[in-house]
Amino acid sequence: MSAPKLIRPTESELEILQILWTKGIATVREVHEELSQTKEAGYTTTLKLMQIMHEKGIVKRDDSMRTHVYQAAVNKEKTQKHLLGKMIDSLFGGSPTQLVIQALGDEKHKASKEDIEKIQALLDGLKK
Amino acid sequence: MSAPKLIRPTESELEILQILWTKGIATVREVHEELSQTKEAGYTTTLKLMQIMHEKGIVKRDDSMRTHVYQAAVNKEKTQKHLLGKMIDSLFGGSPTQLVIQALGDEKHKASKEDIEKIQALLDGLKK
DNA sequence: GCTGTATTACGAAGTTAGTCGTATATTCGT
DNA sequence: ACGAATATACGACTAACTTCGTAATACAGC
Repeated sequence: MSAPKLIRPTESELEILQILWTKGIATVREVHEELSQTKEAGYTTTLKLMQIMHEKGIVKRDDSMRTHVYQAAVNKEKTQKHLLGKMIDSLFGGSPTQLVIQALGDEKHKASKEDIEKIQALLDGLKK
Repeated sequence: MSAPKLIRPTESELEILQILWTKGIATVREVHEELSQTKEAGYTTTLKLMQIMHEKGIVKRDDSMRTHVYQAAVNKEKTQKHLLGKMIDSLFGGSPTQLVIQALGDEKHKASKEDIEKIQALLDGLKK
């Protein structure tokens, strides 16, 4: 297996992963441009982070060109599930229900009617 | 204001907060005993962590006795919501729906039939 | 070809989290 | 009253994260 055993991206790494998951592949420059829109950081900082992520196996890269091209090496859904599971354990006493209730009650991120119906359909499926 | 402005407990601090939220009040010894059941750590390590949490204002303590008595200084639901919101932003592109779907699909933490019905009732309420 | 620009590599500094050892003080049992 | 056990305080050490400066290298335009 070449995939990393433990998925434990830091906050900064998560920001970069988000961009890579969206773009598919990207250079350091591209990631940095994207990052700069919401964050203040030097170019070499982004570079270093991505190099470290490469060492850790979190991202893959094609360095056959002078300008290296990166892509995520960890699956988005898997990572989400993993971190969510950790949060369920560490914050919600192992109960996903409590987490779901809090998430749906969040005023900052209101669920749309379509979303609600989608979740209801999912629940109906789970009930069996 | 005496309440902490930013709620940013670390992993270890979260474990301790969990115990304090459950117990209401507790000594370092009690927290440590509880912690030892799932984790390997020296007594002074727990002590130090709780002292730092006190400095940060995350916990309150009564030190009128030789054995200090601690309690959480941050609200459980508020903390959950805050960290959940951060996760929604950083991992789910601001969509709580995606998070809920992932959480309900988690094989490790299966929702019971009662839980599902509770969530369904909540969704019906939100729909209006 | 030369010069400036862009890119990677590397190391070092600052910060925070987590761990523990040791010193000191208090309490308790006998 | 004395020794063992228990409590807090405090400093030191390691590891990880983040940041950035500087050097080396490759490339492009003129």
